[in-house]
Amino acid sequence: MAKQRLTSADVARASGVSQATVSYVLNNDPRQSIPPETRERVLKAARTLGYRPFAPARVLRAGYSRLVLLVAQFEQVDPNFARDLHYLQTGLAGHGYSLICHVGAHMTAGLTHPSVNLTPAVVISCVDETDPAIAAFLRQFGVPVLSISTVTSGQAVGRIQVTHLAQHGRRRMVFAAPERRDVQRLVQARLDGVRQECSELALEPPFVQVVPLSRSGSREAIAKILAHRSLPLGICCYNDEVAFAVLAALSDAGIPVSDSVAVIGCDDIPIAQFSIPPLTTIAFNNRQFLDLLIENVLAASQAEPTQEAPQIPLSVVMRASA
Amino acid sequence: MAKQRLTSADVARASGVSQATVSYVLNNDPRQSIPPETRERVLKAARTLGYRPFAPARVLRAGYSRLVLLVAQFEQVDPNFARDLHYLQTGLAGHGYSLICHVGAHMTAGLTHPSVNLTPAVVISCVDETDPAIAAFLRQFGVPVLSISTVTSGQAVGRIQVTHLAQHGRRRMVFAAPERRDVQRLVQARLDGVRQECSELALEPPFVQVVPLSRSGSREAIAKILAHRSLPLGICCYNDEVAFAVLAALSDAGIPVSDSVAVIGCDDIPIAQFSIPPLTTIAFNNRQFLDLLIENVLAASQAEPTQEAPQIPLSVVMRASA
DNA sequence: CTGAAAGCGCTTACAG
DNA sequence: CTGAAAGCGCTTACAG
Repeated sequence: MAKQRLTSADVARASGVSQATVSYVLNNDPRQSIPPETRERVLKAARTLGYRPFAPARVLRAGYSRLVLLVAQFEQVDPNFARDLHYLQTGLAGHGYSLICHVGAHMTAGLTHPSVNLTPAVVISCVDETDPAIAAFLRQFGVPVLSISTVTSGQAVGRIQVTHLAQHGRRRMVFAAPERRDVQRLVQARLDGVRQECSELALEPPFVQVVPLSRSGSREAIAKILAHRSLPLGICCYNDEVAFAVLAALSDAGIPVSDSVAVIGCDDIPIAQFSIPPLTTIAFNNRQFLDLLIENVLAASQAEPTQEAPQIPLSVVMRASA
Repeated sequence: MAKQRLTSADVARASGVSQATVSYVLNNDPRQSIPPETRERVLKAARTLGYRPFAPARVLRAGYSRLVLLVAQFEQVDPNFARDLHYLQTGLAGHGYSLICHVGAHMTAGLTHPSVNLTPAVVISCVDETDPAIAAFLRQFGVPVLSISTVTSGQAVGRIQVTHLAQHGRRRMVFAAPERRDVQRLVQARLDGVRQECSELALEPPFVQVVPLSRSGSREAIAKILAHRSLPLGICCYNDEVAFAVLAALSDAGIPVSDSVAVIGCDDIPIAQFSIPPLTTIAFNNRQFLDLLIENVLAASQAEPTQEAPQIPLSVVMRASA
């Protein structure tokens, strides 16, 4: 015989009251006034038996859950992301909502869709919804989807990188792109931002170069850049990882950073300060953005589809590389 | 009036069959033989209406869900972690299970416990269960908890670091610990491993130094190390981040790495190859470990508490720093 | 091959 | 203040 689930009826029996009373006590229903003695008895019985309400039954009864599912690609997950996730989760938990995370938006044939096992109230999407497979995956939940638009903030990043480099005297720009395929939409957005700002500042269009995350690949990439653009240069890197690759290759080539070539990254990962020289980069100031997102989640779960998520404030973290 | 949920009864009505038939068709029940014509009619109606089964009702009926919740601290989340998460998730989805992730094991008073909103079949714990608050948090789910023992593999890491450094001629060891409080249990495990191996190889006990993740802090840390131990040295770093800090400080101090001081990290993060010099480090070979974990999840969700998770295989990634 | 009915565990009008 | 009863949406014996 399989294990028998402990129900509120068991608690009722053990404490000599009805199931309704158990529910009132356990949920602290403010519309009922239960005598302290009865309340104590119920609480004690529940504790003794080790009773836990069965969430699905509760959700079925209520007709909705306070479950928020955040969907991300595993490539997006890094320490900054984790910190934000934790912040969101804490904020939502204060409103009774549980935030959980699904990593990996692609569904290969034969794999069970998460909606079989859970029904969130809202889905937060961090993924590329222009991909039809991903869009279908999100639609499958049948609940409101809140998109974190990485595109507009991506453009802003590119613009700020150029602005900073131009303010420090650079006139020729390079965009160092990652090799990774999975983030090409975001790469495109950042590059668009770089292009726009170059155009506004009347600089020549940026030279675009993919910089592989390998020692030899990054060296070749730098060689190509130098073959096409003369020094001094400003290099806008897709992110701090790419910037590390660029700095290493410049070091190998004996090119002084900041004098001949200024390098700026994006993300401000913890070890950005330990590159040689220390990396100037872009930081995301996510707090206020996340607070708004929380409000949007509450609104979306209770009623109408929501307004677009607001912009993420950015700032330059200036160190030595640019 | 709130939105009305679409039920299987609606589909039954639309296709002129009973609710039971709808369920048989949608779940592909092998014990029923539905005429293709009826099947088509039901499928079409479901599609037209946009029907999705309500997961909580299904779970309530079944008595269990195929939901696996992985609990982690946000400090543990990095790209490697994400990759493993994605691998696990894909593997479990093949068995009908959904893997979701809860980031942040601490529950401050007043925050809703996730079990209010969902009932997993199994919890995978990546967190420190010796912390009573965390243990209580996990127990609250009332389902089997699978622990990923980071402790034993932590010791193995420390041992391998020392072994490698000793093989390359180092006799004096330093353990570079992180400042972070949240990972002290794992730090202790790695340090234990370093101590054990030093003792077995008849080396003097390691000198332990905290290396803060700041430029000046790491410089001071290196100064302290040099004040207590003479060159040449081998430095076992808690992880690659700490190793970056150590390398930067050694560079600042003008001490040649690998000659005077050998440095070894742990994790093999993507940019480890871009440090100057490239970082020798420890890689986790998680595939086979994760496959076993999947089997354990299936076993735990169906029946008995399980055996301890197996060891994670390790390997040295040799570059230039040690 | 198909349908009427029971029941999973919970909460909440409703009647006392 | 307390309890009996209905019903959330689903699946699955069971009867036809």
